[in-house]
Amino acid sequence: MGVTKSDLFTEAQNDVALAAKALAHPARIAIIEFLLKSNTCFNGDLVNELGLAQATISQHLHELKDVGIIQGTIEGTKVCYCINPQRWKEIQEKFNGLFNKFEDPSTNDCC
Amino acid sequence: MGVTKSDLFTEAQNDVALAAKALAHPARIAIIEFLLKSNTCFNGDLVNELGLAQATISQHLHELKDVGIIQGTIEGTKVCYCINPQRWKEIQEKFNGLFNKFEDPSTNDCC
DNA sequence: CTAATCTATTGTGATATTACGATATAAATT
DNA sequence: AATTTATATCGTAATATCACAATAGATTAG
Repeated sequence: MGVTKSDLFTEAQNDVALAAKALAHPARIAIIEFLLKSNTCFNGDLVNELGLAQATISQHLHELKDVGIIQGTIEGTKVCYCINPQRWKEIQEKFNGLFNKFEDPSTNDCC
Repeated sequence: MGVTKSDLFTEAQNDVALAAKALAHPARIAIIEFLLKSNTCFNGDLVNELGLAQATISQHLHELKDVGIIQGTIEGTKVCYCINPQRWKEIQEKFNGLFNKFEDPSTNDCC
């Protein structure tokens, strides 16, 4: 097999998992942090910054774009990338929705 | 290759990415949500709840345990699992640290 | 128009993930 | 002691991910 059985889960569960998957690589975390700091960047900036091959960076950017975390617009021969604010907040809220479900059980009925 | 170059990134970046990876599957989200609701559960409960094979659930539980999100204690022939509150909060804060770095650029210097 | 520059895509090899049946392990029951 | 019950581990097949060289595509510079 090797393929996730998405039909067994709710849309919300699949959605959070997809967002998490986008964040599940240190290079993509580094790209996002760079963007959060610099607002915008080009592929080439990241190649210098991260030390990965150009094709590899391009691949990671593609994955981030796929889930909507970043967007890119052509600027001459370059492509300018930035965070998509709406999507970023949306994902933040989804994670918060998950994390905030936790209530410290005053009665220690944990194992 | 096919292996992440962890040495290129900071410990913090690798750490968040690892936590995200643990959340990057809908079955593991479902397991966590089940635990957040029920406080504790057995492997068998999840097999009924999720409709995945026993071995598959066990594998997912192992991954969640590896990153410290859950813990399990033996109870006779069963194993009782629950969220690790400290680790859960720690991961929440790491995600918040990432998400809160974003400031809506009043000057729209995005692309 | 040609060359240079920058990014995306293609192809490929190495490794990781997902899923499950089969089997092993360990405790409780009879 | 033998059986039942519950979980973990092993083995394996299918698929996905990571990384990079090579190449293609598109725009600007000369």
